[in-house]
Amino acid sequence: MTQLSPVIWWVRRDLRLADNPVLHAAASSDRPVIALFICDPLVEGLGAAPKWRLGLGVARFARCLDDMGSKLILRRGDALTVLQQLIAQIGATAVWWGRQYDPDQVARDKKVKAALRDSGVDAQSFSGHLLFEPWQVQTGQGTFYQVYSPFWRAVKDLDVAPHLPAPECLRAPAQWPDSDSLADWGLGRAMNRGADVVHPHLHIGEDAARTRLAYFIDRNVADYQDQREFLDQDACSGLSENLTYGEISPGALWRAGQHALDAGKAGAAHFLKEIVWREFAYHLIFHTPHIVSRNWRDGWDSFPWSNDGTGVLRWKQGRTGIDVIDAAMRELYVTGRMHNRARMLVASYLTKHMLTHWRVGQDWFAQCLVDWDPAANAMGWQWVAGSGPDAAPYFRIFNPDTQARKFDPEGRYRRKWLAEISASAPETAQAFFRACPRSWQLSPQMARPNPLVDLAEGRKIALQAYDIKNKT
DNA sequence: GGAGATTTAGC
DNA sequence: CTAAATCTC
Repeated sequence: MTQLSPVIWWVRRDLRLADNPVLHAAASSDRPVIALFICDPLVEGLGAAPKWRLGLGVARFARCLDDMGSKLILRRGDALTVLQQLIAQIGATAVWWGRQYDPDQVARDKKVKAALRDSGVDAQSFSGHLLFEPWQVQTGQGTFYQVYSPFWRAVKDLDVAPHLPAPECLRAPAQWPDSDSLADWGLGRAMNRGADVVHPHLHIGEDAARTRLAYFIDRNVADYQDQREFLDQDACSGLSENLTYGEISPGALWRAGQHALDAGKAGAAHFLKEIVWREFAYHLIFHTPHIVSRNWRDGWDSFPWSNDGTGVLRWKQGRTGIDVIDAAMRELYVTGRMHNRARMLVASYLTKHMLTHWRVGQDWFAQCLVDWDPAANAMGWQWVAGSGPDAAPYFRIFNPDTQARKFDPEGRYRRKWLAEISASAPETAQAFFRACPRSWQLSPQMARPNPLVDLAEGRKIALQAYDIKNKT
């Protein structure tokens, strides 16, 4: 019996076996499957923490494929060139992949798909990263949604594709093509001193993601709506890290949330809404790709941002002098993550009180977040800055003190991450000084700086800047 | 074109 | 109480 020609599964941000449409199609085809991960310029261009974390995810996923008698082939270079070389080498006739939606990846994938199809290769993209394809959700007028609530109402009762089981095995090719060594790629190089500190906080891989989801559904989802706002509580799912690399599917979260809701866990309703916020971010990045680089509302182009390099450095270091802001920036550096509400607070402080362009914050998050997601990061920063999607009629400015009183009433979050405010700082807070660049010359014994900006003054300045924008 | 609504607010 | 724009139907 002659063997069918192999399918190349181009693995990207879908490092999972279960509920993966492209893998399911490849496995069901009865053809040999060659899973390929390409370190292309877009991977090379990732920020330090997400690039390092991606490498750890790829390593873990390669072991999963090994365990089922298959392999993950690693190649480096321009994606189309790598694919064409491999196609020629093994006589593949198909290249299939899971779709991505940010402008850089869309542009690359369009070019790859057109070129491969021109040469007679069966090039196909599959869903799997989202619950709903961005072009399938439309307003009554046939346009895309620009406000979250109507988007939510439009999707909340839609059917989500049923779960796809992980294949038990994959047909191997007659001969495995050669592969790079992951270590040679040096994906963790830019992490420097941070890697050892951040590593214990990670949950890498499909099994870890599933375990974490089960824990969240069991322990936290029932009170999610009430508890998620508190900064020191472990009340959130923590699954953004796995979602962004595709180590778990959004469908798995959706079904678990629905099931919990059916079982009477009321907080699950809010969990479903948060999953749809991720969908909404992808809806926006697909329909308005400029959201990653320019003001989403062009009326904001006249906003008088300031350019204070010293202030920005102190924001990055967690030395603004505002405890809750500084604690959050330290949490980011030590864990590679930050509580959702804290993200809003530090973003509001940077863009409003410090009048710094949202892109500066977006770039720093893209360097530091192990759960960095192109759509969520862009939407989040523009939402807080005011230049993004939000129909609210006023210029929203968070007061960090008020917020800390509400959401960290006993100061536990601030003491957990800010060494300089405790006589004997906890290990979590001291870890920052082992992780941060030596060139910053920081120590836990240093005095707290005076606030960079007085809170009332900062608010006034931001409101004046808003007036200037509106008059221009 | 009009009515009704709009994630997390601050003073 | 403020201030009051934009979206969706």
